Amino acid sequence: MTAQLCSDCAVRDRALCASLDDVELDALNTLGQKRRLARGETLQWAGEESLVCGNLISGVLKLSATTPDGREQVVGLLYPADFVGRPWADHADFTITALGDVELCVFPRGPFERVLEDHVHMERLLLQRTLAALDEARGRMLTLARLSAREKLAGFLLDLADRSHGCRATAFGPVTFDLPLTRGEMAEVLGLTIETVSRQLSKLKAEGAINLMGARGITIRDRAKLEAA
Amino acid sequence: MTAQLCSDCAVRDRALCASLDDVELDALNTLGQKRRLARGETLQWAGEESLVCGNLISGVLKLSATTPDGREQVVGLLYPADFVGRPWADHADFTITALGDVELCVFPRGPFERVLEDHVHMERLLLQRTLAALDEARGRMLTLARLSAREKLAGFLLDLADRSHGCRATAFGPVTFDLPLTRGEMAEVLGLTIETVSRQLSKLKAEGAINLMGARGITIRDRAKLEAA
DNA sequence: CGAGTATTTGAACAACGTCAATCCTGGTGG
DNA sequence: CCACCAGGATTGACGTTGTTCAAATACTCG
Repeated sequence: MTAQLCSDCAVRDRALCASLDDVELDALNTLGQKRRLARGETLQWAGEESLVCGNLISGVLKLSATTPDGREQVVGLLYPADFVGRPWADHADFTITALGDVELCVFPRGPFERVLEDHVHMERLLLQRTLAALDEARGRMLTLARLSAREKLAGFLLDLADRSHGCRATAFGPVTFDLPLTRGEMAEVLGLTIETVSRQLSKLKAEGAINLMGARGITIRDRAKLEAA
Repeated sequence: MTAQLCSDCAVRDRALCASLDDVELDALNTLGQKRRLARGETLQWAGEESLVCGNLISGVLKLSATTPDGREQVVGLLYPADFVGRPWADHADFTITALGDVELCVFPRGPFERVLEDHVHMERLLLQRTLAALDEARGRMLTLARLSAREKLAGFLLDLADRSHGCRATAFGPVTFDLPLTRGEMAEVLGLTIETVSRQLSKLKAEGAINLMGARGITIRDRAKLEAA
């Protein structure tokens, strides 16, 4: 397998590595390894030894927690350029699974920690991202605990719409894009069941707020109505 | 007001400052300021400009988020030696309120950020704490979204019991301590209502798992039964 | 002792989950 | 090209949990 060059990396200037110059990057390059996961494959199981850290290059990963009796909750979604892994913890608290096909760049955890320690700028970037992730997680606690199913779904759809590069006819007109998650996965993210997600989507469609095309396609028809919820 | 000496600080070696030697500490000393909050006072409102960072010295703080229409969720509790504030964000996302009387040591945010940047060891400590806080927040997402009221309460009580220095007759016997929160505050933390919290406590008492004495006193009578839930 | 607040308890209700049946839809192979 | 198949999605009926509204009771601090 040919070594990949960081300089060609799709997320070179958005991932943590943006804090490194080309020379430093070369050093990392020898440590890192490209890794691909197919839809549904898991990079790491909760409870397992935490072996790797890295950057997500393409695709979406979910981070999930489970109760002893099998109830599951997605506690985070990772998008391209996001940092993956948990430095300084020898056991992982969460399971990391690919939602679609995924490409990432991984480093053995120990050596990666040493790189962090040697590169203050990179460590600071990670701190800032972690603080932001913490804010986001806390915001999601409000969502999970206090919003109604309808509110959760409306907010989630708006979030996806903003993140997607869906096509739209006019600046404020309808946006169309593909959901990167199944109904079941949306349920896991929002703390609901498949049926509730499906019902709420149907209701939003009936009210004209959205349009559904096939299992994955969606159009935000009336953004204001979603925002109201 | 007499300047306080860090060397006398109750959390000198557990807070972030543990990473500093006495000389560095002197420098911080001139920046920092003791601050007291009475029960219910708030240090910072969500949306407000984020002015201070600091360390909690004594008491408990709650971090909470609210919906536009006033529903509230506690997204974090801070205990002595915990770090308070959000460096590198000019607006606070969460409201910080004292649950009991509180003592903390605060620094203006800007200068504090500079101290962080100049003290790699301290910055690393903050990163490690932030990563841990993120794990905890994510764990609480599972609790909020998937556990029943009974499970939430049982878990919360065990948590408090472990944290409290309550007195116990024998090593594995019953522990008695005072709840640092009202029923209403527990409800805010667990994503429930006051009534549900009260009902579940009554039920646990009826089952002999706990004992309630007055509004605040509690005894963990049957730890195993709580852990089972 | 007494006012004000926190807590407990009850009854009716709504939202969401569960169980079960049916419907799509996209992919496969004849 | 079309029929079929499997997994995901939808819909319906019903049960449960937790909320809401309301009232009574217990604490705590003057």
